[in-house]
Amino acid sequence: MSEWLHVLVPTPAHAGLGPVLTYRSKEVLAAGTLVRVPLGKRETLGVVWQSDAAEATGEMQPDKVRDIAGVIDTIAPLNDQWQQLIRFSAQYYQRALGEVALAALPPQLRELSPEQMLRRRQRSLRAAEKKAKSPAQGKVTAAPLAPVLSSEQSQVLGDIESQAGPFLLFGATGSGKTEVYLQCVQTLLERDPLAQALVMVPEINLTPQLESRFRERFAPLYGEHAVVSLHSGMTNPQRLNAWLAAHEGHARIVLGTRMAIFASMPHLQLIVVDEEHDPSYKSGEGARYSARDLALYRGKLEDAKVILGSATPSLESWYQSRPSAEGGRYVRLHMPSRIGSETQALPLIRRVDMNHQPRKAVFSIPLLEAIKERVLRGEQCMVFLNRRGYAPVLHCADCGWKSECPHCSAFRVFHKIDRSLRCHHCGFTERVPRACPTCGNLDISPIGQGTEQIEEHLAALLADIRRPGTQSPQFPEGEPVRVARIDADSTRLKGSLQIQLAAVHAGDVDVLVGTQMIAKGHDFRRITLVAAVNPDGALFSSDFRAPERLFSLLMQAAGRAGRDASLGHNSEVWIQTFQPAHPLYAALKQYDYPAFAQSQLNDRAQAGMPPFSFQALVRADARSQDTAQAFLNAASANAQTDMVAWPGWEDALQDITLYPAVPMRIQRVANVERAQMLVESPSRSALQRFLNGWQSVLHATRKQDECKGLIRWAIDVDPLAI
DNA sequence: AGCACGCCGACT
DNA sequence: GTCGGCGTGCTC
Repeated sequence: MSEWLHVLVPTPAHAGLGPVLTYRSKEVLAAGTLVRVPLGKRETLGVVWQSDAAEATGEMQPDKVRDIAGVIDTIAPLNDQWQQLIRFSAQYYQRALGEVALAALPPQLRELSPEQMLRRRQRSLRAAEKKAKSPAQGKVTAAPLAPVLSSEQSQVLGDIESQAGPFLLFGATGSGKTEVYLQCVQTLLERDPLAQALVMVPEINLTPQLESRFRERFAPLYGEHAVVSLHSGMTNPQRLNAWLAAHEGHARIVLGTRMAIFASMPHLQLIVVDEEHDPSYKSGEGARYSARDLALYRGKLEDAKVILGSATPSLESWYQSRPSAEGGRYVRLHMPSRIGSETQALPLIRRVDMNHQPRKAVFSIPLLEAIKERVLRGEQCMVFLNRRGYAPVLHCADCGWKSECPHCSAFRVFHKIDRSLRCHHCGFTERVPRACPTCGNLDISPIGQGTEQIEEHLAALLADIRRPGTQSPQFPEGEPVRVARIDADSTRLKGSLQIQLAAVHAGDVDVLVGTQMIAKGHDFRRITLVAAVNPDGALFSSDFRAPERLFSLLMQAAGRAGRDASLGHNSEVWIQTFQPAHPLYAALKQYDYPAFAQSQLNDRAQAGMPPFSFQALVRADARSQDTAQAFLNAASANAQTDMVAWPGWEDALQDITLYPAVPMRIQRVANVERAQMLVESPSRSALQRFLNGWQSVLHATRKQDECKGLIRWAIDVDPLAI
């Protein structure tokens, strides 16, 4: 007596293999059951699948069907909603079902045999029992006092309670969005003893503080194990444990980065996407999913409420939250005021016209004076520059040599700290040459500034300043000013970001220099001046989303200033710019996101860009740029010759625009040539239908002679950068 | 994607 | 003579 079973295995959508494989089993197994199956010479984890019509496999010759190797019966089958989320993700982002399903599971699950799994489960069960017996660990101490809500917060909570959503919580930095999330979760958990909530943040760096706030609030009520995190910084065993806790329903709250959207949560009733505009929610490889967009889909699927929160929403979400009479599908909730400061103005935004400053000045005279003044008063300043290293290029004035990377079409960045030239794209690093490598000239000089240089420069400019006495005994009155730098280089070691942040909080730092890392989320109470040294770059970028990102980044940076009400009354944000009259800065000065968004939306509508059209990008990597482009152009031509002939496809092709292949902005990385092709449509479903059919054409195109040398290709649906 | 097989260059 | 480069092919 043997049963036929459809199983997903971790294989990409390559030739030969169907989306679902067939195996034999002694017993019928429910869809969603985890199994071990033989695949070629190896054994792998698989998920039993209920194939729908599109996934149905053709007839198998019985002699080719192998037996499954085992059933992981210590883990309950993944539920229907999880399966449907996987099905949707694979379909929407044009990847193989098995690849998406297995990538959505904790990596350690793939490595453990059923026996190892059983032993593990027994061990953790015993540990849990022991914990339950010890009285000190017992739960339900006094409920922590939730802070008194502002009227805006109460209003918003009422709206979320009484309406179905999805919601776009448009709240200024410091307006208390996190407290709204906390109370939504609290209301939910109190009302339903099984309910689970998923709360997502864009970056790992932001999980510790969110976790501590949630833990502080909920661990006394529901126990330590009720709150778990899920992000790529965790070890594999930690991830497995957190995943299992969510899957079994013990974890009532899951906090995590984008990967958490795939967590198995049988009683999911609320999904929060904090800083929903953040590009980190879009995955850059494998299935290039948007965790924010999947959150909305999953919310509908599970009948869970979805809250997207941001002070500067993505234009997509902003557009979706227009009045429902105009077709908006999200409920827009507005919290304009900073907490505890209804009477207090937001930091004053000042633009410095760099056209009227000395030619090569990095710091304008008034900004430097303002920084000195703040430091002398014992206040902290933050200087923001989105470029790490000492200088982006090294240059020989004699022969024109520049520090190009031999493997990439990019310059290597000069890092003075270890006297290296580093390629930020492929990692290639060399010691800085003493003399120009082509002409021997000793006078090679850096061009442009990075955070290292700003740090050094500022320390020199402030060398004559002595700081006033502070509470910190380590740094008494009369000490030199302390300038610190936080960026990806200074925080390479695990835990060093937290250490450096603590130093800032403790008041051991007077001026903090950093990249966007310091603009996001961290709550620096004593910073009263924030300066963006050179933000103009994004104004001239060819990327149509660059202004949106710049506005958001500067708004977030501004949010770092004046969070302490006692100091906040005279905080300032300084923008050094050669374009002081640019509408982006004008809107920023007024903190007028709606006006900025409206003007951007007008531009986008005019140009037929998202959210008024839908896009996908096909990227190709090859030995030569010609091959990469030839593949893309051939695939495009094949679509227009072959697919039109398919019955019922003329209409679908009508709405599709295929642009010519172009080299990517950084054309060559690690000796691989890269090209891309934009596909656009006014209709999301037409684009979907086209990509679906095109998939087989792309596979076939690869086999053509002119595509020899192609390394790989991939589709990116709803790309963030073009 | 893995993992094998298979056919051509520099080394113990 | 082997070790090892990655091109091609297969996996229910």
